[in-house]
Amino acid sequence: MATGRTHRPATRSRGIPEATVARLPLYLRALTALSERSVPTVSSEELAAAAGVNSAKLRKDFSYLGSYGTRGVGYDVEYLVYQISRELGLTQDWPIVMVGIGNLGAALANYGGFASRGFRVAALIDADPAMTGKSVAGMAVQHADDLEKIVDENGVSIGVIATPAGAAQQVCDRLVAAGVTSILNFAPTVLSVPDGVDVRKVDLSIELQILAFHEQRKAGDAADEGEVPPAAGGVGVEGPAAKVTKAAPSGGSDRKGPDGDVPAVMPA
Amino acid sequence: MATGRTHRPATRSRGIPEATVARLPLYLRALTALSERSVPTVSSEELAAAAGVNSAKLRKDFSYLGSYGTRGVGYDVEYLVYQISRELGLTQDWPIVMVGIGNLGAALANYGGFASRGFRVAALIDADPAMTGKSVAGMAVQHADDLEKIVDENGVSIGVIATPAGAAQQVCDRLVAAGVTSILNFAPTVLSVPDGVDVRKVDLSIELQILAFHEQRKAGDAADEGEVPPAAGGVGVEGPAAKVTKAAPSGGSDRKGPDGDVPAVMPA
DNA sequence: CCTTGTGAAGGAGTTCACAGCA
DNA sequence: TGCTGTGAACTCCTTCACAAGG
Repeated sequence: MATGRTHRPATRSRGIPEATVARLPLYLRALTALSERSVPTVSSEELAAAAGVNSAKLRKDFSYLGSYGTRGVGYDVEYLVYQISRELGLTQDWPIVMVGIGNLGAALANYGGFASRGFRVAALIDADPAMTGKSVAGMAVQHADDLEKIVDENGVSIGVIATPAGAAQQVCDRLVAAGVTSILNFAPTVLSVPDGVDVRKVDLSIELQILAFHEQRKAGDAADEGEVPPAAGGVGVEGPAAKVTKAAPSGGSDRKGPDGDVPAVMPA
Repeated sequence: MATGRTHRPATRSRGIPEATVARLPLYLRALTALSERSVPTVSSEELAAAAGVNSAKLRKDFSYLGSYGTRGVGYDVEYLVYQISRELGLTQDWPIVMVGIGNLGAALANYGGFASRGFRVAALIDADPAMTGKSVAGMAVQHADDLEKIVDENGVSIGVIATPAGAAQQVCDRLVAAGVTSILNFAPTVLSVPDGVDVRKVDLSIELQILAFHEQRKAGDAADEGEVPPAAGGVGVEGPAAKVTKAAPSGGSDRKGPDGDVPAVMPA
């Protein structure tokens, strides 16, 4: 997950597990592709493959939405597209504001994936006066001074922060004060928000670090020994096959101290 | 999660849970900030607050790495920075290639968060001949024809895909064939890779859709009854009955039927 | 005392496997 | 017959609460 959660301590809300919600967009994308190819129905097996999950999980996910399938047949593509869209709230218009129009912000503004899902970029905001008035993705960048007014006039409830880390919390506070209740944060910093506000984060460097962790392990395994033949583990798409990743050499319980490692960067 | 998991279902590796690995970069960032302020030690409570998690979770996470703290005192900041860096494999150099230098790819190339964590952009690759030779983030963009050579000569094991969805799988296949074993995918598509290759994905539109889901719920709650001031009814907090959508209390299985919902903002 | 480290309890999410229905 | 929908088992993660130890 490149993303972060935030709210929902104890609520049950309506019962759809968070993990399921996170997969609905995936199903929707796969279904949309099928719809464009005019495929009328699809089985859980096929759809699961297209979405990169396993079929039992998919069926369980759909069961939280209701019984939208037909036994012996599968799911009606168009119907499911509609139901999932509705569940996700994509049948309505979501005006969003984007704050911080640097490299990343501009790239996001140009990203086409928004509009196609009911999201409409209502305004681009930047604190740099030099940016004000410039056209990015066909829109004039507005100055941060007008943030509150922009949020209010456009009825914005979702904000995207793509500012430098140092400015993120302040921007966040202003967005929240202006009425925004959902924030997508690209700045590499932890945002604190009051209850009732959702924050999700996307952090590129965190994703790479997680990959590096596994990459390092692979390298270590390979070097460590030649063992560990096919076991059970797969990568992305299904695959009951094997993954390598090695098992801990020791069962050692005394983990204290570095494992005889190079102290290298130890503090002064 | 904006991200996707991928491998390791059954392996125990060295025992560090995936959820913990995903948080290590967060701790590292917080620790780095403390280190820059020359703070010598930190308690689990303080560090947890800075990282946005709760302290019990943080202590449990650290317990998987070893006993690096001192009871009654806390953790030595510099020492922890080093241990986590080592655990994540950041004490070594990771050359990465970025494929697809469009708006997003260029923004990523300019992103400073990579270098600071041991990641080095070894090459920028694009399939468009018009891009070849152009300078982006101080590097000359190379043509996709040379992908294999580039990966091989630079010993690249991590690739970043920022191409359009249609080209992603093909690029992915070539990267993998060339020896890349970890991929960070920004293209809105599911990649299939052989066992042993890790894929993580970042999808902007998915993140927004998840926010929209919760946003929609909030709106429904508020409308349902007389608001909900900044009390305890907000978002995650309890919400007695779920007004929206059916809930089929009894073991009843007849959830069928489309929306038993409030039409609310339904489009035409 | 104060804070870590951790067994144990509690939840959440996933997978299994099969009953149920078209 | 074929595929959905789902109880139940299982695995993974989180939280609690307290013993251990500086």
